[in-house]
Amino acid sequence: MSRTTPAVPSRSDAVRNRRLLLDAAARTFAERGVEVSIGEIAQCAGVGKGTVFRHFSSKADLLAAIMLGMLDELESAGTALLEAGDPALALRDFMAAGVEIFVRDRAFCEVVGRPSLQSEQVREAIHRLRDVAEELTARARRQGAVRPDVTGTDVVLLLSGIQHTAAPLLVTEPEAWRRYLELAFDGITADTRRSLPYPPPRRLPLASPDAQVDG
Amino acid sequence: MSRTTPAVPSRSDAVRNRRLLLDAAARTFAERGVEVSIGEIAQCAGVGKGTVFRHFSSKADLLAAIMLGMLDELESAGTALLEAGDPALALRDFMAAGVEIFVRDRAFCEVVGRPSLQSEQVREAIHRLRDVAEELTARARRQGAVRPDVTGTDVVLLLSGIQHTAAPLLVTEPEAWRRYLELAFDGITADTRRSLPYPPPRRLPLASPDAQVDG
Amino acid sequence: MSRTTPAVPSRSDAVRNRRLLLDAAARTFAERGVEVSIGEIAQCAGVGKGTVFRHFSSKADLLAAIMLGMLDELESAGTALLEAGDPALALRDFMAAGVEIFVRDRAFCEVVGRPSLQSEQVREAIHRLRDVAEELTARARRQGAVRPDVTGTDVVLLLSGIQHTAAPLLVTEPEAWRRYLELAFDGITADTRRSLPYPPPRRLPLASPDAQVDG
Amino acid sequence: MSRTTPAVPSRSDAVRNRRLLLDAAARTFAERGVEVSIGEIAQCAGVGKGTVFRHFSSKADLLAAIMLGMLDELESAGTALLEAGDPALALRDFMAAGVEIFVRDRAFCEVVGRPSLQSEQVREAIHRLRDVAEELTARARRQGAVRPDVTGTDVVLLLSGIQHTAAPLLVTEPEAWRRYLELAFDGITADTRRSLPYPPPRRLPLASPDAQVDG
DNA sequence: CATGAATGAGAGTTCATTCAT
DNA sequence: GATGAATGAACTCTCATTCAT
Repeated sequence: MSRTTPAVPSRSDAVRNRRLLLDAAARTFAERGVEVSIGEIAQCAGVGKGTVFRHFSSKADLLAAIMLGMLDELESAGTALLEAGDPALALRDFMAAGVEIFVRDRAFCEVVGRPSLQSEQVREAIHRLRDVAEELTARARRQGAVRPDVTGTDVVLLLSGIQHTAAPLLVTEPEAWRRYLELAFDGITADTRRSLPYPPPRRLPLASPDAQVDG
Repeated sequence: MSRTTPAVPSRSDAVRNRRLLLDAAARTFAERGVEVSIGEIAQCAGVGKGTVFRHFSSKADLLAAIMLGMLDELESAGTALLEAGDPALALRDFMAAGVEIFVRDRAFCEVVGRPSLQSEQVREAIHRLRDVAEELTARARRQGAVRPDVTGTDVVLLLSGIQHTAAPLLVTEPEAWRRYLELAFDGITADTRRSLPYPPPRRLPLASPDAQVDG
Repeated sequence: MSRTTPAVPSRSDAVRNRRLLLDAAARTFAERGVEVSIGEIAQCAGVGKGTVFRHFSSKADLLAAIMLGMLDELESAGTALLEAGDPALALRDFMAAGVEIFVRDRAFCEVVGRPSLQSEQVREAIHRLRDVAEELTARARRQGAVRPDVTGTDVVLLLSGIQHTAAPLLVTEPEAWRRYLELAFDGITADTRRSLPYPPPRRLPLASPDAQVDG
Repeated sequence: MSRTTPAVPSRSDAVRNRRLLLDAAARTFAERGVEVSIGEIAQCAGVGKGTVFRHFSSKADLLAAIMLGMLDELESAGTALLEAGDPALALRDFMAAGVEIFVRDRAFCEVVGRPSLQSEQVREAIHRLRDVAEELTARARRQGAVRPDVTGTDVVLLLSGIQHTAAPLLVTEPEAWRRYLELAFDGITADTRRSLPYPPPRRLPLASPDAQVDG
């Protein structure tokens, strides 16, 4: 996919530029989607176009780096919530944190939906996130707070689904996702004898034979 | 945006090519999203690039034609279900029909989710769809089968959300959306005194400051 | 240049269509230049695009046919004026007739200026026109009404020059060319001992190695 | 029409390429008219197609840059001639300079003659040129060296007319325009009581309802 | 290291011309 | 004979990526 993105640089200006770039890219992708050009991102970060490619060996790599940041952030939040007293509340807080991150970044969702854009690292981060979600869900499940056949994979998938449900409203009502989070949470905590009509997903398939991203 | 897309042609070869084109475009957009090039669609339909532009005066027009077909299909399904005996079941069937269309078609989701891709006609069709959804929801609501504060707009938004929830699984488990439809349905029919923490969306905002699709 | 444009057809509807086309093309070229598309001309003539190519085997041929019509018209006018009583007046009337024809048709000038657009037939017609102009000029010269070293070729060239001088004004002042015709005529009839600083053109070179017109 | 064409660059290679490009474009436009493609110009300059668009944000901008250069050159020549001792000679020299530029450049004529090709900047430059021509003409007029009703606008229009008169000859006789300049000059300096049969142009109409040039 | 100039593949779109109906 | 559908080369312009400065 890409040569290999250089690791985090050591020189202080390089570190600063990397930060600048990630922020600018996140903001720009968030506002306008994955189609914004590298040139715009560079300009928005106040650096030259070449600098983008020094730090990230392709547009796909830049996207992956942003994804990674967000996934890590959410994973940390989830890990912290494992310590929380109320498992059901912890699960709900985790989902709220996740949707909020997704909502902040429109590109995130586009990328999660497109396996072709994902790097190996992103896939690994998603799997780690799924593991944390599984632990949180298991705790709540054990308490009887969620349906017995709801899994951590379900929870992760729902994050993206909730964001997409609310997406068209977010321009005018940035908090509207809370409505759909509640609906979804009521769905997974519904006191119902019926189990769901389709079995829980076994795997979270993220690889794909699609063509490369080109821009 | 477009000069004016010629109406359905009368000559038999033209009719055939138009059909070929719509099918190829629907399939290609469905599989790979709105970014597929006109050239690929043409090739896939076995016609020359120019023929695409004879039938649809721009890429946006072609996309709109396909969207309109699907939206109309779903609207019809909804209208038919207004006659059904069981309002709750009718609503669920409508949602199933909707998600199934979304699932079939990746471009559909992109267009519905991205105002910048929408033509006026598409917006109108979405609004008509929302109206049908509202009627179906109202019937179920009157019966006490769904929460009092759930609206037709919620239902339409959920269609896309459910599809996105299941999206990563669809490659390996094409029916997985049924699981999340059930979850969502349980969410909107949950017997809960709490009303949702965020008020129902007033409007379905589909206009956008973005530039129109160009290619 | 072109296969061979079919001669004037015999069937009455074909004759009518040919007339319709020539008129529409002349009018359209005149108004908007040689860049108008064949499709527009066809539409403007109320016939199909195919019909244009039945009558004229290429766009260049259509242009040539129009040119020929105008050149013939002017040649006839010139021939008639050979009989006029006042040679100077006859020459001036000839020039007025010529400029008026040029002014009527913007494309005419573009074509006359671009040897690549000219067919053999057009070149021949221009040479015939030059011969008539030469006769008219010779008569006036013999009377002492024009400078001794002014030739028929000069006169023909001036027609196009006068038209171009006035061109930018013609939209708002369609008769403005009369001003520049007068200036030019005063120039060639000026009572001056000096002969012109550059000898009269020997030939009217109209062939060219330029690329073909394509449209 | 154009985003904004970047100013003259500072890096030496860019400066060189910009020069190469302007020269190639000027030469190519001059020889073959405004219809030459950007691709050809790029090839002719020995650079990639993209480089053209880096330096000039559209074809129209490139054309405008070249036109502006020539118009400024001529305006400067005119301004310098305002200091000349002999007003009539100065006017003639100005016209000679102008025709020479026109003769060198076929695109120049097309642009000046076709309002649809003009940018605002070009129109302004033409108006400045007209003002200089008016001063030169006024000086000559005050001396009685030119007809009382000949204006600077006439002079500017004549530049193009003279070029077009000589155009067909220029391939074989590149200096032939001097003949027609003399004729025209004798026309505007003719010692005649008659005023011209059509009043002087009030304005130099350069705006147009036509679409802008696109390529 | 940072820069932004250069590149060229590829996008959407137009249109003269051909040819099946 | 007339039509207009099909074609595909050509055009302008964009942008990820490379590389000289």
